Amino acid sequence: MAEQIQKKPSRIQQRNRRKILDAALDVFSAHGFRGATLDQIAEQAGLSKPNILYYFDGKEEIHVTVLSQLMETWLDPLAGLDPKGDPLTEILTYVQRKLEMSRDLPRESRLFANEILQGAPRMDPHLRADLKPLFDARCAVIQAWMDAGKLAQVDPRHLIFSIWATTQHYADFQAQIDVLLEGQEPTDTAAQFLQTMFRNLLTPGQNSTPA
Amino acid sequence: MAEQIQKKPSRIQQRNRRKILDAALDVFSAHGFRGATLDQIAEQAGLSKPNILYYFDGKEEIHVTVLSQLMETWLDPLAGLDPKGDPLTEILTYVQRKLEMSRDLPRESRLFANEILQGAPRMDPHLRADLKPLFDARCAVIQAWMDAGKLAQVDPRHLIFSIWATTQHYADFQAQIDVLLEGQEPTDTAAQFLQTMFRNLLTPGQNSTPA
DNA sequence: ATTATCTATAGATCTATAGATAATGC
DNA sequence: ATTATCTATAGATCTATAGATAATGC
Repeated sequence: MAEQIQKKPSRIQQRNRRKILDAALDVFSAHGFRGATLDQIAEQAGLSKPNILYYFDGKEEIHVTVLSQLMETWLDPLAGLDPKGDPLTEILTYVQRKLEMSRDLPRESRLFANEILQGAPRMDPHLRADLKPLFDARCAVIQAWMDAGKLAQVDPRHLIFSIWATTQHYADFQAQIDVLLEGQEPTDTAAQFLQTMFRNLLTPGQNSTPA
Repeated sequence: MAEQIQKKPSRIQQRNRRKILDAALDVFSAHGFRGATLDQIAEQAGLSKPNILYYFDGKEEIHVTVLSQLMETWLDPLAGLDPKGDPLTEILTYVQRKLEMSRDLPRESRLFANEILQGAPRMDPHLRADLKPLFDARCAVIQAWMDAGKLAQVDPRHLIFSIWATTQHYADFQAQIDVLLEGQEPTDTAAQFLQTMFRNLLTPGQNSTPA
């Protein structure tokens, strides 16, 4: 019923919306939805609070917008897994990309973790619409690889979960890792460790799965 | 300076404090510190809001109390790792225990994840005082096992991180997993998958670490 | 007497809006 | 004329306290 008129956004419009969304990513990822305040976002964005509500209808809309933008970025590496590539290489490359995303986009990782941890109240539809189909398709690809004897037989679903878990852990639990690795050589062995683990797991003929 | 008098707690005192802390675990783990309200905790505990503040000095104190209690529970499995046991069995048992904790104590897992995700503002001292020494000790034990040729050589620190990550993932990201496994057979293969992965990784002579 | 609980409300914090003013684009 | 920004503040939500009342333990 209201003003549904879509005008082409001005340059200022675009720039300020971007500034707000970037500030929101900062604040939401650090404090969660409820923990974040418009004041913090406004200060981070360098705009006044009412001005922020000139560009977005409210806190909720800002959060939803940040989350949907995140979804694309987040699915990208899994979508990039090539069914025609060499199976082991494809998966190890995927692991590597996910680990790099943890390093380069920790805010995004934490924002995602926050949302899922709270039960995915706002992201649930996105998960069903976007993630679920991709997940099923990729599971099928991996299963086909295993059936063709090109990868050791494991449950593809838990394989993907374990890749997500291990790589995202470095961003999501950074505060803990910082404490535990404090004063130690600034090792970059996470990548090496994960490559070894998943290579060992997936190299054909390795899994003498008992019982 | 104030009333530091410690009286022995009455039965009602004990019971109500327990009810409050249990309710707080529910609410804090589901919504985070800021997202939780005293109203929710009061309702969940079946007590009035002012009554809750009769037993605890404030929201902050409730949260801190819940977190410190959690710490003991949380460290227990790692503390239980026996330096004199069979290395591979010890670690695989540890993995199994951690996975069972994810199933049986998902609230605790999420409360912990929430706190670390926000940068561990209240837990940082506990991490340094309790977790860090235990972590270092266990890393040394595992390293000794590897040096004795009883386990394949990997970085013990990342081994522990990956065990935490993979097992806790099933509690912390349950909302996502529920969506992705919806309609599928209610598999209990997570345990089997993790056992296979870590057995393959750690069985001596397996790791042909390149480069 | 002491411990526990209730009603009522103060005071702080936060989201959001109203309405006026300044800046920008034809 | 339209778009963008500012000041001031309404209204909702939350934490916490004051002060009275009820329940419990000697």
